[in-house]
Amino acid sequence: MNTKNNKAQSTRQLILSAAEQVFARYGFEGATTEKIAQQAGLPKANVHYYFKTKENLYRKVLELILVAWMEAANAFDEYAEPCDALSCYIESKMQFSRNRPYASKVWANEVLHGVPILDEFLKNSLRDWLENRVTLIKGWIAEGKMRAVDPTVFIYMIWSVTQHYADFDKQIVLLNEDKALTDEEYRYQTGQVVDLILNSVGLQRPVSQVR
Amino acid sequence: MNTKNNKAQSTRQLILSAAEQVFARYGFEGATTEKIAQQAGLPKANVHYYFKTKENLYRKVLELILVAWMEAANAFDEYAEPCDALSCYIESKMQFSRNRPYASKVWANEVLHGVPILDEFLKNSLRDWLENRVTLIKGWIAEGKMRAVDPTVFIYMIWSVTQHYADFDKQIVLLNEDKALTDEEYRYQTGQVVDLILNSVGLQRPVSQVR
DNA sequence: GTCTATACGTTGATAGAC
DNA sequence: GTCTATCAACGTATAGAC
Repeated sequence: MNTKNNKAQSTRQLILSAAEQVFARYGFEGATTEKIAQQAGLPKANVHYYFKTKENLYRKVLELILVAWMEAANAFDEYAEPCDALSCYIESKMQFSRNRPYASKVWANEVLHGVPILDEFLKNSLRDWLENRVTLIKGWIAEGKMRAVDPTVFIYMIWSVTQHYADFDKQIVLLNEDKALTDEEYRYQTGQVVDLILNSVGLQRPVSQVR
Repeated sequence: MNTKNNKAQSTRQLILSAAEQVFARYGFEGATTEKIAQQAGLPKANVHYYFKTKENLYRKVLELILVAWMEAANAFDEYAEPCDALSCYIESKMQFSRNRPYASKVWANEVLHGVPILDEFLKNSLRDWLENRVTLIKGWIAEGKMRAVDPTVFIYMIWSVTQHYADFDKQIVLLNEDKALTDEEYRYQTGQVVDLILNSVGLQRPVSQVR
């Protein structure tokens, strides 16, 4: 029974992973259970066997993405000083965009189309997360540790820039002479993003961390 | 014949406008000619009469969006000094996000799904536009008029933040206690965005323009 | 140019053999 | 649990009356 469960679990995982890619590439409507099955190397009946409906599968994919997104967001709280906390958070988000571009795109798609499925999540976890970080940033500003800016707008800037690297990756490649960014180039651009955002609130990266 | 043409033209326009909304809301695959027709208050056969195929209609919608996008981009060149040019450009992009949220979303969708239709545009107009602005910014840096940053990353930051206000508007509303941003709030956030981006390259808004 | 009716393909989902 | 065959619903596109 254990091995059976493992087999079943790994097939589920295979389908979820295939689904993430296909939903990212074609959107919810454009994705077909056939394409997802093909990507997973299975007949499409199996997809329905494991997840019943396409919408249910989509829901599960979104949930997993949100868990991963929240985990990456924890990087915000690893350091007490704004400079370190922000650097760490931005780098974490940039890594997420690099490692999980499909996840970011599925999420972008969902929001773009009006959050039809997951607004209750946004109304709870994400709203709370934002509220807490806003309070934290207001504290930093009150202590004179960073320039007085609107914390919400500031966080939107961090989100949008970092997610741009996943959601608009095709555009970035096309504007980069049709060449994908190398790891080296991505590290460099990550550094630039950190630098720009820190400076926007009057902070600077400790010299020791620049390279 | 003139009146006939006018009638036909206005019906075309009606369909194009309806299509922009529906493509933004449902994506290319999710949009149906039926929905578009309904939005325009016509039977769906008329949509095919005017545009033959759904893909052809989508192409026309995208082309119009790109024309509008490029027009908004001209704001970059209205002033010679970086501070004025950047303020003007950012405000222009923020206005575009406010006034044409559907346009921005259709574009985001297209890029998200890998630019299946319009990569030749990106390879030409947009690439040229970016290259010229990069050169311009490098000039400003060489003259010591702004901090030395990577111009491409800097422009990506401007694009992503400003477009975030259109593409993620539903998320912004949900995080704003479910209330749409008022004109006043939008003006304020626009000001914050300008302030953050200028500061990121060591510039400051002339006091006279702050309010 | 506008509309109704319809043909034809695709897709989500299930039945049922293995 | 896995696969093939199949159905019902839907969506693009067109034919043809007005």
